[in-house]
Amino acid sequence: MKLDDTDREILRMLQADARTPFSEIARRIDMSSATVHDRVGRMEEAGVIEGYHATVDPKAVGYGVRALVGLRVEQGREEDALGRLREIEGVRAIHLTTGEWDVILRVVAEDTDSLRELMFEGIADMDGFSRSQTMIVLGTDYEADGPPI
Amino acid sequence: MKLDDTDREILRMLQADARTPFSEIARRIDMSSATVHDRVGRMEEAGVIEGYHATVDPKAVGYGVRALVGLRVEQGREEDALGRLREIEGVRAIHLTTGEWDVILRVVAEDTDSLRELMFEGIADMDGFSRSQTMIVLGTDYEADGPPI
DNA sequence: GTTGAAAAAATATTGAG
DNA sequence: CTCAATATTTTTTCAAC
Repeated sequence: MKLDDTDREILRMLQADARTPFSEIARRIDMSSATVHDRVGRMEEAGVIEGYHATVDPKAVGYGVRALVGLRVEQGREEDALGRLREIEGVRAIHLTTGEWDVILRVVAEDTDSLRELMFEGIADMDGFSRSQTMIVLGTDYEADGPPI
Repeated sequence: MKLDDTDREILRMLQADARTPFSEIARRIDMSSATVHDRVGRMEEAGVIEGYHATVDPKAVGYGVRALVGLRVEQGREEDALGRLREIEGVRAIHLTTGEWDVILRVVAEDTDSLRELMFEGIADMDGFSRSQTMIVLGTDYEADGPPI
């Protein structure tokens, strides 16, 4: 789908705040809210807008620790290994990467104890991985909600 | 703020779809929508709900490449170095971590050429960093929208 | 594609238990 | 904290340009 500048402006506003009323968006881009409605619908349809999500503070729901976990996967075990990772609740993202690691996970855990459990009873111990490294996130200096628009 | 199971259910629904009508949430948890409204308001107030965001497909807005970038920061240059990273549009997250790297960035770029530019004219070349490694994301096998609730 | 206006639906507010 | 009822606002639809 081809996006024009108006579409991008709408995306930018909805990315910043998914609850911005169409009427407010319409006012800012000087068009009718029916047009905004129409464009948003088409962008949803086309998959440009993948969804709308509330951002929840992980600490508030009991997850105090974030980490990135680098993994080396043994040859030929990829599918099986990834499938099992996906079943683990604390595993929030599974990226296949170039460089030092085959896979990098983004994980959350309640505390360092439960992270240790996740790693040493959950992941590092799994068949199919030959090496792992846990990089605990001490803090996040900056985090944007999506791509620049 | 202390959350009960009802709050968590509401959070789960809004995390999955921020546009779920309060009336629909109310129906599912068997309460009035005024109650849902009230609880959501309090969770927003308390910062449990940090915001509502449309998830935009990066490819659709021209960002075909994602990468994780590990950086080593020279002693005493932390603040300055991080400040400059924050100014770079393609840098979407800046995590301070334990382990092999002091900082891990999540970056997006239009293509591999522009990623190279970002790295070799933007970041690797910056004062304050002694070492870097770029891990290009070949694919994302799984990605959740927030913490498990 | 866009519009204004009407209809439908949702959210915000109020007052009381 | 929860509710029902009401007021307000937003979303959605649609005939027309």
